Amino acid sequence: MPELPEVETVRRSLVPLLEGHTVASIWRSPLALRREPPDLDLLQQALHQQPVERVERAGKYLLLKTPKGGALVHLGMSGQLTVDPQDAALRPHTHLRLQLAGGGQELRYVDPRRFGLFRPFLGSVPPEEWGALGLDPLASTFTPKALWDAVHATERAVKLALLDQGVVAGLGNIYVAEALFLAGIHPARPGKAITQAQCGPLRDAIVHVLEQGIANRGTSLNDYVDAVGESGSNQAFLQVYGREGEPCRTCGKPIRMKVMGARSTFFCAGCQPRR
DNA sequence: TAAATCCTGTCA
DNA sequence: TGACAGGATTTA
Repeated sequence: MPELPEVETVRRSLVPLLEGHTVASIWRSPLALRREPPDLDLLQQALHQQPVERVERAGKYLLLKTPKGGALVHLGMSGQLTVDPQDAALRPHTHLRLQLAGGGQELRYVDPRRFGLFRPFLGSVPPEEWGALGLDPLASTFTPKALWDAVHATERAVKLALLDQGVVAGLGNIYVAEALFLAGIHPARPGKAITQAQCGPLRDAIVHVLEQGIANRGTSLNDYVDAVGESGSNQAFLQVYGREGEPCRTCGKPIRMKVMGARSTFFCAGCQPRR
């Protein structure tokens, strides 16, 4: 499940392979991704014979920029963006191939569950999803006060608020569980009940788990790999996610699991008291 | 604000 | 064989 650290790892591994390289030809599968297949005309206009100038990231989105426009990419649940030799065997669920001029390589988008997005656009303004994101947790503007303002404004459980990309951009089910554990906050605690004093540790915990995830090149529980097919190692550092019934590494009590918002929510009742 | 929806690989 | 995984959007 690609969250901010996985997307950032993909971005960093894509940069040397894509930036400065020109898209020589484009193939697209007719299958729909999140809603529709990528628009073929728009793909051609925005990317064909265009050099990729920049690979950027905001939250869990990637932006491939060309002089004419570019493409907004989201990996959904099972998306993989890799650069492979053009003659390498095609894997099932390959939805997009962008051949690069010279070097015999191509960018491939593979996504079995098709929850992802590859949306070409023209001009300098990316699609609206790019601008609708909340706080950037790795920016200097991510202060305890800014976090408190965003979280305190909702009656939703703090876990669900933090999963909202319009509140904090980039957290998913794994890293939100890890951050709340590290901050000692129960995931079901209402956002409006989070105190200003808790937002310092919570801010630090979010930054820590994301930076650790990046340092470990992502969490590979199932099928996550970077742009050259390498798995990450952050799964070995998880304290609560996926550890139901196993002892908490801090207090020894069994890690518990509760379904919140139709998602598995892992926490330690000892380290994360309800109030 | 909460539930339903999209999708396929994996596992009991 | 059926439940489950869940990010983001859509619907109630």
